[in-house]
Amino acid sequence: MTIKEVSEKYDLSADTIRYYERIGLIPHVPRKENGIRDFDEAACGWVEFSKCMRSAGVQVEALIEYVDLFFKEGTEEARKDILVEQRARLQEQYEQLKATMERLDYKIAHYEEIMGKKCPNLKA
Amino acid sequence: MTIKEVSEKYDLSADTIRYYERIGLIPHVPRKENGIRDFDEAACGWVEFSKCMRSAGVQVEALIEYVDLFFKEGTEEARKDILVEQRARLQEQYEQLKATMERLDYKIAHYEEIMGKKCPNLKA
DNA sequence: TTAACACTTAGAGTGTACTCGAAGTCAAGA
DNA sequence: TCTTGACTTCGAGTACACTCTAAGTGTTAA
Repeated sequence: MTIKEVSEKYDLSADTIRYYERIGLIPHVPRKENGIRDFDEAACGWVEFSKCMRSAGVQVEALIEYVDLFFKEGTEEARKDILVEQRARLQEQYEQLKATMERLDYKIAHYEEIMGKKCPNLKA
Repeated sequence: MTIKEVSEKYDLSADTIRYYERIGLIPHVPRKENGIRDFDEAACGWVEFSKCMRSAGVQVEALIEYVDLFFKEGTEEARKDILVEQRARLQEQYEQLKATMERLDYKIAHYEEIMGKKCPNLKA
């Protein structure tokens, strides 16, 4: 698969994918003889994984570290630790998000109430 | 209240609070005769609100717009629209977060499993 | 065979949200 | 009185994560 196809498949710009490879957020992508990237299943998997993690807010730095460890033996525990730490971060974000959404709901309900009073004919 | 007290109360740097006021993310804070900020209850409320929204990921731009409208009459609907849009954004983040957390859980469980096999004596 | 277009690298530029530095004012304690 | 330290403004600097540009190569369709 070309970078363009991968870019469309996962809705990530080709620039971003190249950037991810350059900084080590995804491992080196195989090339054709002419040097053009030719994504195999593994490479696609990494793109998909990085997209999922990044769109939830996992830091680039943590992913680079994880990918780096992934190709070294005996690093299972260190890899797990990274995942556990990131999971805890997401949990915090989750709580914060839930609380803020509730607060927004409350405020929205308030606006709906006062608008209902001011424009009772909107419903007529 | 001084900016330092407010900063400690809400765990936001004084720099950030001044920045928020400067860009209009919180309304103008009352001053003493010597020009020093003297936060009243309303000002504290705005700080708390902005902290809550920002830490959930609500954009600075949207909050500035909201605060701006807040002091103009007849903008209730526009204000509500901002809140509704931001609420939808948070909902999306929420879904993404949930999915990624589940994925991390799965990966973490996998590491725990292989580590259990490799080091069965850890439990002994 | 030549134009159009996708690809390559390396490095510079951008947007968002702070964060810091400089220069100055003011109040309280040694 | 002098120093310490918190405050002020305003503009510059930083961190993070892209995003774009330049210069060049390779492939395909007219």
